[in-house]
Amino acid sequence: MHMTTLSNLRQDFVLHFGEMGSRWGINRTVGQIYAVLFLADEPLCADEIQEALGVSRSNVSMGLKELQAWRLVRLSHKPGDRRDWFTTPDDLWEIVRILVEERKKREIDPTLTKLRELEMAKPCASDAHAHARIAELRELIEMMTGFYDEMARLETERLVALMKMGRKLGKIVSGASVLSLKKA
Amino acid sequence: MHMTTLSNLRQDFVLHFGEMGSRWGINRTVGQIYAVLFLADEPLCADEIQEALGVSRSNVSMGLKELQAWRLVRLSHKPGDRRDWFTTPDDLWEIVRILVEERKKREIDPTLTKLRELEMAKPCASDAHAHARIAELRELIEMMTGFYDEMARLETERLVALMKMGRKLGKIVSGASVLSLKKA
DNA sequence: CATCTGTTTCAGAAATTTCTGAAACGACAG
DNA sequence: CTGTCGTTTCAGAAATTTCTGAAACAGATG
Repeated sequence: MHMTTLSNLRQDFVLHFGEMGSRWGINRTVGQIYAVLFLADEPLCADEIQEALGVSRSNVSMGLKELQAWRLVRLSHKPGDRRDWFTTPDDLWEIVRILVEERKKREIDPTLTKLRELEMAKPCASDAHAHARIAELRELIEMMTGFYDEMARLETERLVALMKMGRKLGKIVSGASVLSLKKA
Repeated sequence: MHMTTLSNLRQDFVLHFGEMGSRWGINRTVGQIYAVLFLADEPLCADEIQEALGVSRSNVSMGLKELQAWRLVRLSHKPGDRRDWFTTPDDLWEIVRILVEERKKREIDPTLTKLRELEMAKPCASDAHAHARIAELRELIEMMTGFYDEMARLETERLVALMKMGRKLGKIVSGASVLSLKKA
């Protein structure tokens, strides 16, 4: 590990993202690559990332590929330069949206599909409880993903407004529906 | 792998949870143990789980320990029986709350702490952009965890009401605050 | 078409995580 | 105290994941 080009601040940040990587379902190098790009003032090319992290060129290449699969880094070019230049989106909310969506796709959707499939099968008598439990779980997940879909619809400004509502959130659903609030 | 005691339905479910385990940040066996318990009609002891999954006794023990650390399984006893009997909470919403809280603890909180720490350090001139980016990220995470805290406060019934609001969600924040809605 | 610059692939090496059987441990009963 | 029944720990084995260097590839240029 060289990291000759990184300031202490950046280095510390990058190392942290590397460590957290495994908890986040990506590996250390991928986490570090993302961190470097996240802090970068301007687009970086693969060689600069390699230099900053001191890992092999192919490792950088694979990491970038994975980050592109996650849609977490973008690719651009400079005139008269064949290299790929990488950036993370400037807008943090966009990053959050992508992250949640991708995680949903990988961690939730396959299970939802499987649960629906299992519910189709006619349960043998002894499976009554299991069958009910699966149905219950499917309903819960559907409710939560439905809620997510609604939130994802909102423009960022409204999403922020919603999130900043704080204690008012409880008020809204304090009766049974928002309608009762309207009348009050 | 024997799984002699599991019906096809359960087996299929268990296998799926095993495969998803790695994406969820737990390992295959832990995922399978959880799945077996989730579907079980009544508490199971470690031996029954071992029998159902065909893995080693110690592996079951470690898996159960990890699930207990996640607070995803509970322990009970029967009179005149020394064995530990395990269950998952009946209430799925409780499971969701625990899951989100534990994931926040493991995946978010350490980073929030680190970001705050990094912000303390006086940035050298060249770190202006990085410093700003870190601050921006910290603010975003604080807003989201604040929102989460507010949601977590709600009793389940109200949480469900909120999640079922569907398109109304957009309406609430369509002006600037809920107050404008109240007056309407 | 040979060369130069850059990216990607891939098979094996290295590192990490997971799993196992054996032994240690603990609590209780006789 | 000793034997039984159960859980836990742990060091090494097995499996999986990650990483590397070398080779293949791609496309522009002279």
